[in-house]
Amino acid sequence: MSNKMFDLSKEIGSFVKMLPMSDQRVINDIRSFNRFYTAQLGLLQQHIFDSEYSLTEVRVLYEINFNRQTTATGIRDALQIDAGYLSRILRKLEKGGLILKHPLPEDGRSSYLSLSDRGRRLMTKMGTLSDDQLRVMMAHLTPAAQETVAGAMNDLRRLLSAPDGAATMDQITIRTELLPGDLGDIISLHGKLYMQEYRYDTRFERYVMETIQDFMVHYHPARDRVWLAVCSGRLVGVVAIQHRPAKQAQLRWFLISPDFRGIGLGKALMQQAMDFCREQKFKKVYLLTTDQQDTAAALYKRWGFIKKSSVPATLWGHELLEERYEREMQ
Amino acid sequence: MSNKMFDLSKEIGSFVKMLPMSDQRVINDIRSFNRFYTAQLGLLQQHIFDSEYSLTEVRVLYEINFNRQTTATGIRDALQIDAGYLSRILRKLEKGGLILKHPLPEDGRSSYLSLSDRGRRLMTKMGTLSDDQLRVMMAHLTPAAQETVAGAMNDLRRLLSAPDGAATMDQITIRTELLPGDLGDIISLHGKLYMQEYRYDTRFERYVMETIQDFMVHYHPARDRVWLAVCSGRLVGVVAIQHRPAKQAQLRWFLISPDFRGIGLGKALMQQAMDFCREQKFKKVYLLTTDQQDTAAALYKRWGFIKKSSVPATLWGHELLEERYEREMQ
DNA sequence: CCGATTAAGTTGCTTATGTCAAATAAAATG
DNA sequence: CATTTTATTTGACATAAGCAACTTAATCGG
Repeated sequence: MSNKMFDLSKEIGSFVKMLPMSDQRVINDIRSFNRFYTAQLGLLQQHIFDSEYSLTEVRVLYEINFNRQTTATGIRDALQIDAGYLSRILRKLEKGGLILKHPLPEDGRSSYLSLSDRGRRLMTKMGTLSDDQLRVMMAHLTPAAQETVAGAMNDLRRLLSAPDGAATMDQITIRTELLPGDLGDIISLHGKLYMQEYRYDTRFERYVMETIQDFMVHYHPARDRVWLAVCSGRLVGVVAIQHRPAKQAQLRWFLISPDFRGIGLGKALMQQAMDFCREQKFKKVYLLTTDQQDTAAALYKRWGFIKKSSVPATLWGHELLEERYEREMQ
Repeated sequence: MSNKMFDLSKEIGSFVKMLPMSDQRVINDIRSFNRFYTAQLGLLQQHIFDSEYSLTEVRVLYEINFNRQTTATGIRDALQIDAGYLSRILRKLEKGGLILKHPLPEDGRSSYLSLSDRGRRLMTKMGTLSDDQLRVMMAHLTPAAQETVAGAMNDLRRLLSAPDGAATMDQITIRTELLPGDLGDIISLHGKLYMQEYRYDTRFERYVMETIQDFMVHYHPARDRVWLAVCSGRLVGVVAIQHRPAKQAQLRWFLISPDFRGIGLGKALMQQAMDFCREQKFKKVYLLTTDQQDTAAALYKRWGFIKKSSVPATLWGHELLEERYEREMQ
């Protein structure tokens, strides 16, 4: 495949010096994975493509099927193959009656490409064939292990595809049903993140555990609610509303995993929480935080929360200001 | 590549009917991952191999480097390439001074293959080259995200390489230091597994949380201990010893993730726990369980625990027998 | 509008990659 | 010792892929 457009090797010289060399372990893991998965893909592909079409030809077919209304250039960019080679592949596929060319009215040089009925049939046939192979491959794994496989693959695709490894909202589901494991995951997420970001130790995690206890003891299915943001089986964001005496409510455990920030997840969670508070006709919503969580504070303010108090305290081994924010619900 | 030895397609007919068709989601995830990773590997490989040696030639070199003292047949089996093609590759590599052939004294047809100094140098050069590429690839990811990538890859390799997806002990590390996130993970693991295996609901998870609270309240660094079995960043097994009045101790949270059972992990954990109890000179160790955890019970018995009581109770919404096992420490 | 330039796709030519079948030669078998 | 099997090699061939020159259509700058 031609390779003019994306020459990493030129960037290496300038980039690599900025990178930590300490991560050799990660690099080794990736290398052995790549070697392993090269073989794995080889095994799979042999069987799909004992048809009269080659791997590359099938990849072209996939591309045409996937992107409706693409041109030769689109495919060339997507699959990074030589234009001349592609031209011949397209001619072969057209001769074989798998694809159709629709000349562009606005550009006499290009044609839209689409699958013919026959092409579509071939794709589905190959699809089911390869699905069957994958089923054989997965047959000896427990359902839980299969979930792990799918989750790991989704993680990799997400992290390696976006240039900055950012997730998008459509990879995340938000649910309110509290399933076994969720309580522990909320505690764990807090423990890990606050350690990463504020150097809090296990004492903080214990504190979170106590608040969860408290929440569950007073739990009222209608008046309390937790929103859990989950991406490929992992908890990546939380928020909860806990009812309090006198038509008040407390917002708790608002937290988003760093790799999922800046994509509107915080907004989505907060939106649902606030909507819930309105529905429940809480008069006032409050939350407790510290002066160290400044980015969170900014977000609270944006959502109409106002700092009502700020008292010095020693919490979890840190000297800080314990702050209380409130918001009146019209 | 030739493909006579491993023809999955023949197995498909007989196997596939036994498999659940419901897992189409998993299959789809795998398919899109494969498409994605094919491209990814393509990108990487282009750059490594703009040397005068092809992908396959380099794979052969890897194989020779990796398996010291292999023959042509060994490589042929490992990489599944045509014998004739391989013969030519080997000749080219030998001419290029990268490999050496050492005729076998006991078999005049074959030779052991090994890398020459020059070959070794090339391998390390390509190794560092490809490492640099991987560094560039990972540069824009946060360290946490990089960990996720490595973890996901290790999971995949482990699950897809062993025929039954079984882990081996060397992929697991057991530690006793209690880090932030661990408490939550222990709770979560219990919640998820007991739901999967005994249909316990969140009430059980809350109970576990309370026991963890209790443990932490009375925590004594010398006399209490937790063993955490971790595989690619995920908690897969636990056991703990909690000191009790009168030189007694309680064994708690003994649990192993299903995919990690039957590989000696339970034994390893129990061994460490019992060694600890002996060191601490506890007179008696006890544990509480129910009649439903029968496989665990068998293991307890094997480790010298004896059932001392069995009383009917309603716990976490289930009618069961609450059982107490004890073991005298000589 | 026109010549120059750029972009999309095609074609001829070449090399690299891989396969198949037959040949060779050493080892194992009976 | 004849026969079969195994490991490797060789020859002939086919496919896959890349490069460069070319055609045709669009665009751009005056």
